[in-house]
Amino acid sequence: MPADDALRDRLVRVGAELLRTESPGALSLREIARRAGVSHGAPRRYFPTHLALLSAIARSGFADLSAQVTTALRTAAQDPRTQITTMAHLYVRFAATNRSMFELMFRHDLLQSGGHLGLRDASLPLFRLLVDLVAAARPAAGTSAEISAAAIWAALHGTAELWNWGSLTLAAGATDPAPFVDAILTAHLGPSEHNAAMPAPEGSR
Amino acid sequence: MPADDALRDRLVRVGAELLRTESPGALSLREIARRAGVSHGAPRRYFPTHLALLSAIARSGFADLSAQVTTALRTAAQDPRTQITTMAHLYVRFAATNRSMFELMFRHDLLQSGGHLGLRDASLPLFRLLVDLVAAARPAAGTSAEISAAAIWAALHGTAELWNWGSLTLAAGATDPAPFVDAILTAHLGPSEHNAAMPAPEGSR
DNA sequence: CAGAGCCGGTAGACACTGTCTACGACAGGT
DNA sequence: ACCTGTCGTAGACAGTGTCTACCGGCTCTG
Repeated sequence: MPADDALRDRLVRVGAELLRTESPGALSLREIARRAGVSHGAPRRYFPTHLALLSAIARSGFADLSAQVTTALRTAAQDPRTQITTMAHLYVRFAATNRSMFELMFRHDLLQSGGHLGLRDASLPLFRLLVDLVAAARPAAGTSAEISAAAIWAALHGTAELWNWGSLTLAAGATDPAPFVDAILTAHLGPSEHNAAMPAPEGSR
Repeated sequence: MPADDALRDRLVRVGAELLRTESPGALSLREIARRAGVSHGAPRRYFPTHLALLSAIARSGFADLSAQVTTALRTAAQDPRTQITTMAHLYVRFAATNRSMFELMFRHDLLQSGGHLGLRDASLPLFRLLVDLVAAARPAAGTSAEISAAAIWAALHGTAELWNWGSLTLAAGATDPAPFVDAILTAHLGPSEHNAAMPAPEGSR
């Protein structure tokens, strides 16, 4: 029932909402409970610890990203190379748009704390999707698709992080992370015939 | 005088030492003061706030990394391509060896908090060195050396992070981040005649 | 229908944190 | 001797995460 466990979802939503304006450090247990209109002991009924609540919030971030990716892939062209392109740009743009959420999603202590609150399984479907796309884009490559996909993901992730704290702007004078994304993809997959990075004057059909 | 401001250095050393075994979350102001044998108010004489102390500790991490890089480059071969290779491997290995320190060094709130405790200036010399090496390695390239160096740095950083929380092992079954580093460098700079990372089965030419 | 039990949330305590302020040695200079 | 500045101590305060006792309603059962 959606009405049941309503507070659980409300707490997660309040936390995600809070992340739109505040840094992850502002996500204290008591503050979330306060904004949800309950006492500070109420969250404990659903989350055994503070980290578990943060983990659930981060999980909702992964769900959001996954939803954005699937809808973007549905409206995009079908060939895997451009699908990878849209997915890559979406990843970096998501990181730049939802900075605090992105930061929370990849916090080490949330990821590697064993048990069910680990976030690895939340990020793994996205990686699997990338692996499949990479395998489809270059069917007979030397290295395995997993290795290539992991390398692409690492490069994208590093670009997103460096972009987020302004190092790319400061060091390389870049005003947009998109060229870096395109450079990564061409380096690993070869050039794409339809470069999807810039607002393509040609409507994809 | 070195004897003067002795407590300042001691606090930083204690914090760095603590990071060898504990996570950055264990670096509380009072715990550091406790281990340094002073009261909890003493650090305030040298660091106006907790973040300032953490910043100084992270700075010492950058100093450590820089020292390792310079000594490694001195004993390495002279041509810039292999110097970049040693520097890249050292970066990822440093991240894997000093996980907590690496995590602290790239914390967003430490980096972008304006003022003198920003860490950007601590990481910038290393980036400048990489830019120079890249410029020397490929004197007449299409893109600027800054852009290439930033792309390489982003890829290396992403690899270091993904490796650190085990995603590369789990997703791609890798047991060593070194092949990823080599793949990054060959993708951006072309193959190196003497591959220093793995015993390459096929000599690249 | 009455009572028992549980479910979901409240309220208070505890140890701990970062920050602030007042205070206390203790040195050197005039 | 006295003042003055430095360096560190000690205590207070608000805020945090966790734990425990409690309690109002609800449902299920006899």
